[in-house]
Amino acid sequence: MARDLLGYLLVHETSAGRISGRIVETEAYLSEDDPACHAHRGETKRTAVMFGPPGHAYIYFIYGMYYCFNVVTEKPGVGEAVLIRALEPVDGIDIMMKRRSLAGKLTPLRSLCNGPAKLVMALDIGRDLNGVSLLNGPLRLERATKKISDDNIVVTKRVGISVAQDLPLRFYIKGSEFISKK
DNA sequence: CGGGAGATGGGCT
DNA sequence: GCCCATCTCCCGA
Repeated sequence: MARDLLGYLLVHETSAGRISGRIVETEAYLSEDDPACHAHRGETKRTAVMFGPPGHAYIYFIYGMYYCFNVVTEKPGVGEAVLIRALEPVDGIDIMMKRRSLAGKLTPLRSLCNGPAKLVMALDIGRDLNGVSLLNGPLRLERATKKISDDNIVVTKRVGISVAQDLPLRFYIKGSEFISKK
């Protein structure tokens, strides 16, 4: 699923207008043999959404001030999700600049959504959207291109974790300048 | 540009 | 108490 989500459009229809970006970087967090996954120690109040139906948003609070956005990928009872790490901005770029407090600054487009908390800020994704369906609501996934072929996907270790550091579970579109890091 | 310190609060041991 | 799927700012090159 982390591979399949590359190329999808993540869209948020807000009162300020449509904001969207093309998914260029993801990470998988697995239900088995993956101590870096929030679901690894079983279901809790925080991780309940991960154990719910697929196609829903799992949004968690991190480092005292940021949120990260995931797509739940497995059937109910299995805690698994894909972290969206970077987007290529498409619609509502002016809104994203305001949301990132970058309006009027000479910020390169590639730094607008090149990180999991940055894209959450840019798309105005709040804690209130934790658990919502991503199929038909104001926050949703849209198929924008044909599936990205494996030849055009780079696989690396995941970013910023202190356990299970060697698993090859980070994926990004080869050649994209919008990823969070090389 | 690249590296390092500091911010800041919920979750879990 | 300590950890944390991060970001911004500031420094030097």
